[in-house]
Amino acid sequence: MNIGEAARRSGVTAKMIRYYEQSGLIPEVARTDAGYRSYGDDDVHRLRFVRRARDLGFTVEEIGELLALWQDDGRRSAEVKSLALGHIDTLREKIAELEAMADTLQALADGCSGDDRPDCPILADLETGKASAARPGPRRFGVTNPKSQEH
Amino acid sequence: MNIGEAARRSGVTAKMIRYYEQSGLIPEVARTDAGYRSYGDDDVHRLRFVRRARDLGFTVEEIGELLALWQDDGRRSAEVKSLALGHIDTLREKIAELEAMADTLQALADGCSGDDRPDCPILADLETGKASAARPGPRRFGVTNPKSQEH
DNA sequence: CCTTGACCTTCCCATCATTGGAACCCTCAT
DNA sequence: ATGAGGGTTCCAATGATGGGAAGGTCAAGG
Repeated sequence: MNIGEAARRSGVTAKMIRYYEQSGLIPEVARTDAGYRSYGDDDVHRLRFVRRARDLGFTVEEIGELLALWQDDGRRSAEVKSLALGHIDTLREKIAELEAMADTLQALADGCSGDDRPDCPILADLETGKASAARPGPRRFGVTNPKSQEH
Repeated sequence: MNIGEAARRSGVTAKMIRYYEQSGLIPEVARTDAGYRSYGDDDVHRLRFVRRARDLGFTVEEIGELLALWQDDGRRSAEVKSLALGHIDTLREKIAELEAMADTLQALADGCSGDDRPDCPILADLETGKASAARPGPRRFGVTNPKSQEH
């Protein structure tokens, strides 16, 4: 099947399939005479695996490791588990940061009249930065693609 | 004062100050004959405001709005509050997504022996994608800079 | 006066996953 | 043979940030 069909069946856009191939996450597939990529059911299977892992917030790099383990019949489940646990830690850290931010803001908003007057504890806090919130970690956090839900 | 001093006093790196200036978040400041940017206490004050807002997870665009309100004496606190509440919603959505991911993974990891055997419910789930978790939103989420804490 | 080192300037590149578009080629049905 | 709807590659942008190169500037000390 062509890339479009594989995209439809796997829930990974054709664009991303090419990107994953290019970045070495998935192998290059055979081409037709015309140069079209040709996918089989196994490829779609792998793509669904990738998509699911992305939905769970794994980075592409981590997915690479998961794929390798997936295809290694002699794997130790401990390896998979530790990958998962590590990722859970990352997620929980992010959650804690965001919660700290949300809580701080909520407290400030609660103290804000929210009417026509200009006085506002939110701005007052931003001005002084006294109440301290999250001490942010690394820097960014990928959360997957919205489009991929239609199916 | 020069940009380095302003950076030290505000907790915003010189790099980011230039970036904020270039992207229109903060005004261009005066230059010395040599072309050095020259900052006053007010500028540092504004930078601290920006930094604090970033720590709370506001995007640069939102910070622009906050800054405008901050400097508008005739503002209605309702506007500030609604900006904050909107941001809180965004944060809570992100949190919910991440929690869904973490919970799903945790459940899978709990069912994984984590020993030398290859059987692993985590991989099994990724394979089929049956248990469904977060249906991710937009795409990414910025969480601020770690360096900015030293000081 | 000249050197040194710390600072400043601009410009370009990389990150991460993803989307968008341009310019072009291929295939099938009408 | 024409057009719609695939496919292909390549290039650019996103957001916030860091890294670095190449070069100008400043103050202090020999």
